[in-house]
Amino acid sequence: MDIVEVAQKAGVSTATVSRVLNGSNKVRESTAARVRAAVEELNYRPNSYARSLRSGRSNLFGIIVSDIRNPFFPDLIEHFESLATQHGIDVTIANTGYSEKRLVAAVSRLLERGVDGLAIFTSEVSDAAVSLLRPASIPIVVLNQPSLASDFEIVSVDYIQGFIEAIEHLRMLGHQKIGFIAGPATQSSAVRRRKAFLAAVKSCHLALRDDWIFEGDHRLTGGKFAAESLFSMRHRPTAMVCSNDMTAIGFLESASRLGHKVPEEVSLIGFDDLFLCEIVHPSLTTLHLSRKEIATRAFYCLQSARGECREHLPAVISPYLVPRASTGRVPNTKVRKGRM
Amino acid sequence: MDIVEVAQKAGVSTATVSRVLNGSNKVRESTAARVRAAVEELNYRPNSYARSLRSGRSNLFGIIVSDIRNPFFPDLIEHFESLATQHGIDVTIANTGYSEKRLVAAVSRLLERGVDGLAIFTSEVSDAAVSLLRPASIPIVVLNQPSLASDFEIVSVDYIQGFIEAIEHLRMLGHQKIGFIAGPATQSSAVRRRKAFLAAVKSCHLALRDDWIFEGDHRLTGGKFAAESLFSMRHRPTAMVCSNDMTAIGFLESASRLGHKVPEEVSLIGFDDLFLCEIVHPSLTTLHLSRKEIATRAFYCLQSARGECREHLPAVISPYLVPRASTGRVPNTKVRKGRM
DNA sequence: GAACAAAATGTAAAGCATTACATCAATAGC
DNA sequence: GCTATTGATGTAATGCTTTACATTTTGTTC
Repeated sequence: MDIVEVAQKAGVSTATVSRVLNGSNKVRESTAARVRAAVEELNYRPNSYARSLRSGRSNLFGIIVSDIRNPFFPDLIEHFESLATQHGIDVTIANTGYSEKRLVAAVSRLLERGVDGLAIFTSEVSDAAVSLLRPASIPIVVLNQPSLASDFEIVSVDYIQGFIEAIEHLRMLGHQKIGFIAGPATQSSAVRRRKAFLAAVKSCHLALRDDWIFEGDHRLTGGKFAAESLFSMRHRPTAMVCSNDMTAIGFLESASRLGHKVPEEVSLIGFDDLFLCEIVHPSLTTLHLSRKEIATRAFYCLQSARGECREHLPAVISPYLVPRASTGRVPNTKVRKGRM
Repeated sequence: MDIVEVAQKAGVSTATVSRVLNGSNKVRESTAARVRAAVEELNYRPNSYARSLRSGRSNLFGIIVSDIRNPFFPDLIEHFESLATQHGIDVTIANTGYSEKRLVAAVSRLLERGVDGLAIFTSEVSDAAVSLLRPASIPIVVLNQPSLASDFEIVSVDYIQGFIEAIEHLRMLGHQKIGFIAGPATQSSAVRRRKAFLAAVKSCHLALRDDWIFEGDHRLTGGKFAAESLFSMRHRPTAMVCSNDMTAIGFLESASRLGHKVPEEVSLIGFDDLFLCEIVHPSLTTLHLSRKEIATRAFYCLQSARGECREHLPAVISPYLVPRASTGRVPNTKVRKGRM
């Protein structure tokens, strides 16, 4: 059941069949109809390997993520896959588990597989990976690695802008003492968020004590530990901003276990806006980072680069604040009243 | 930079290069070393399309899921992908969003792409999909569709056993009046769970009132509505079993909003054991359904079928109870005491 | 060292669709 | 009615690797 059979059945040459199947306009409608009928009747499906071998195109995109269990990524994947499907493109996926070794392996595998485009959504792209990627002749888009802008397409998040919004929101509620729970220093996306927070603080002319910055791990645990430390301090911030939602949720849990109330005693803001934010108590005020937007920009970067219309638009995504129940007016403790 | 160049550089024929690359043992070690050196030096990567075209193998598995945003599926995907990677196989993914139209489209796309194996983890496999799948000459594994056992490999979950464990657990705590929140009747996996619950109730010789079965949707909303109905009833069950965790979490949220306490007033059991169970308050007692086990069985089904050693082992996964804080001793209300 | 078996390597066909180029038919212009 | 031009279709080369089969080399045995 190859193209030859179809051609015979339709009484045309294989070239014509191919043209019909690939939508070339250089074929008479009556002939095309005959070919389509033959295709239908024989239930012919072109061999995708032969097709790719000859045409040099696979219609397959690769997508690499740090951690598919982190609800952020399934969202990203879903939008990307859905868009790809609409354009007749399949998606193959690789998960690195934050391991740079696995990243390199994934890149190498996907390039060898011959994907037509590659989207890399990991917190870090190591040099080893870059040197594998650079010579590749396919479009590549990378999330949040501005330093690679000269080599690849970049989609990035304006963290500073996001944190500024968070800080303004807290200020409106009267907060002046704002702390931060960072992510792991080993993860470059976390480092980037931390720096952005500091920059935002600066641009808001806010005082920030060093001991109001807590080290977390972007998981529940980090938030839990931070809460324990915080509530054992004498001079506490009245509001905490977190590097991501998981951290904030861990904080929330620990706080409630320790008998402290959010937002009555301390306001809390997360980052990402996972669906979890609406499930937890109190629901979590957070910075919404649109996965749909990221996926869309990334996808079209690849598509347009494939279409050879390489425009180097820097794609910047702006997070925005979603106020929920975990932020409230600054607590007017007796002590402070007395001092005022 | 094709195989011919490598062959020339190594002073051998392309056949030998191919043999070295594919791990045939019929080649002298010294020759193999020379070939490997040439490959290294030229940084040669075999063209995967030519390879697949000729060998008829793609080393690509397809995986279809109902809803990648449901945390159950990323877990499944992660394990499957990790296993596949270990075996040098790539994975391409399709998400149906519970739509049978999209399922058919996905099956058709993946078959056309030429995957070497296909794992279908959707709540339902429609007839249209089956008729597409049946003539396919690749191994196919399907989750929880026992009726398709004659056509495909099946991995299934012993829901009845799971619910029996849940009921026994509740009985140990003194519960006799146990209700159920079902999933959507349109989703065959939900229907299966509901039937299994009824069977478990029967096998435990438990009385079950019709109005203790609530209709849900496998999302938060369903649980919320169920909670509202439940707490407005005069004769309530003292414990609720849910068709999945999301439902239970919705229930929890609504209950707490209405000022009712879990497990003091009503005990609650979920199903699946998503990581959310540990985040919510109170933490959710649930039936653990091992994604790792499902993924592993499914993967090896495909692998062994590829290796032509088709043994038709029915793979059955047993969920097991994970007791947490949402279940407790039956409330001894005054009314009941008086009546005793 | 001859004869034979086994191992290593080479030759060339096959796998299937795409596409540059060639050819043929039809329409248009004069 | 004849050439020029456009449109439709056919011919055959091409992409790159795998592998059945053929051939050569190596090793063993007597």
